[in-house]
Amino acid sequence: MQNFGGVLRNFGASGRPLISSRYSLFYLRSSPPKFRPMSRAVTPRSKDYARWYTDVIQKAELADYGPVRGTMVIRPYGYAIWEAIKAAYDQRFQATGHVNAYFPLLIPRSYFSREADHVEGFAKECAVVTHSRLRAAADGGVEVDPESKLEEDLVIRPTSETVIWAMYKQWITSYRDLPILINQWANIVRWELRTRLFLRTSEFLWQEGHTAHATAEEAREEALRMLDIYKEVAETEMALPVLASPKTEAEKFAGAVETWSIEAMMGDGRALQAGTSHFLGQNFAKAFDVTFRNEANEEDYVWATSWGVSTRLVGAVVMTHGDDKGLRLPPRIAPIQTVIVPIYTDESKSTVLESAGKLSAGIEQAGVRVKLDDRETVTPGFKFNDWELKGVPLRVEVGPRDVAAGQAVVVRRDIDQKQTLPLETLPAALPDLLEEIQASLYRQAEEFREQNMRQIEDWQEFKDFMVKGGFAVCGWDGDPATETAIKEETKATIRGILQDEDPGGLTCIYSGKPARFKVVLARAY
RNA sequence: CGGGGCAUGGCGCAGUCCGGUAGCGCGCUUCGUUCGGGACGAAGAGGUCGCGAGUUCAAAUCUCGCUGCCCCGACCA
Repeated sequence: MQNFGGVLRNFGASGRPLISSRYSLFYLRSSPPKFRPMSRAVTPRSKDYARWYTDVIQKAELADYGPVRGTMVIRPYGYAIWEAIKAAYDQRFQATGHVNAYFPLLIPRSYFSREADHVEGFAKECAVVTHSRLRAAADGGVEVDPESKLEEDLVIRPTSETVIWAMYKQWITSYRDLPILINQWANIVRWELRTRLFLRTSEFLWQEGHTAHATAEEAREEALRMLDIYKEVAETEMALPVLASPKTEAEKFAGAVETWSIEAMMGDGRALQAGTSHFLGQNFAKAFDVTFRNEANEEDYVWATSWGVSTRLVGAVVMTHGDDKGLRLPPRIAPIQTVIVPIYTDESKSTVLESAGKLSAGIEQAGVRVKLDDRETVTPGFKFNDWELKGVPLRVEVGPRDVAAGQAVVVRRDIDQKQTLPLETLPAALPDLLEEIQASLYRQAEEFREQNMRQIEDWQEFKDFMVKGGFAVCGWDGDPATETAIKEETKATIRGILQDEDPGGLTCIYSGKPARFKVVLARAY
């Protein structure tokens, strides 16, 4: 079996602290049939999963639709989640020797003819700038000034390979210039027609790493190292169990020699590609004629990788952990980890607020991101629902009775469990509690995946399974025609290759021939 | 590109069949009472009914044209 550089090592093994398995039973529970005004509640997941997703994102104020079709506004709360994810990745990029840089948004059209392979994948969804001026129009608005037509059209980047490699050509002449380990945090535009907030929008934010190396081995190692980082951050920071595995020829990036991805299972059983890493071989170096002198004083093409994750990860968090009350955020990426809701009457107001204020300061001291919700215009009950919708991991309730007793009520969002803690020791208890929630969310997601992932060897069973949703582990004969046929008949695609040499005894799920690969199949977002 | 549907206050909708000058819920504003699971009362503000033309004494409502959006299919990945 081929060595995937430690990628498969982690397959199915969480390495996370276990917690009582009874918690997992709560994952699929439906919320109690309480009355809620329709305009405030989120559409139940079981009723309409797609609508539930949109409801949660809009009502939790993560994002809103932009004026141009397919664009989205990432609102402060949603952006804060992205910033937390971004920080987790950036820190690891830096720790592995990468540096950040920024390349231009606008790319000369001529750059795109240089390497047809990778352009092919994006050509049909590129926005192009053709003019540089507006002028007053008769109707009182403005119109494009035809006089300002550009000599060369400019393409708004759908990805930055072309500009970056054009620059690398200038920067690289010797093995002494290598490796180059550059990452860029940027926005890109792909003119999508069918869009969904965070998952697929015409413009989105991402990170693209582009590295150049002197040897194939070093580049390939780099691609796998970044894949490992993707997996590690997804699991430890976002509590998303992911499968890290190689892609098939049909599913890999057009310009790549090899592509790996991390795949997560959403709450409806569909797969979401949450990050990709590519070993590009010398394809880009050849397309852009980037050569260098190696230690033996020979001229050679540079070896390359690229890798990226995007704001799509925010959607993955929503669809993995959310429930009928709204979001459930893993503490490590939650903008607010604990919210304090004071409850008071006119007489008790000052004492309660004073107590809540002290508590807030104490919790902040303990290193927890805390917010005291002292809004006077809404009731405590409203606040409970509001913060549950927004997925805050812990809520602390402080009322007159609590203050009198020197205690407060702490409620976990992940399992809806209440406990009463003394005010003095409460702040110190929260960090551990938050870690427990982090682990609990991971466990719940992992158990859900285990329940909806299994080996299937019968075609009819496979078709039924795909309708229901889930990950199917199957044999595949390795024929691209088979892969296409499966897709056409079931909408399922091969998400990753688990084992790439004869997986003893397995037959191809479609053709019935002896299987050359063991793969994971699922419908994907 | 083909089929279907919808455009009415910030949001969600009724009213259109059978023309008579616009209403409901939520939200918003003010005041008061409330506050341990989405509070209540009272008083308010807010709409050229997608755009254009026609019929009529009178058009959200009927006729024609246009535009935009949504769903299904096709195409694409």
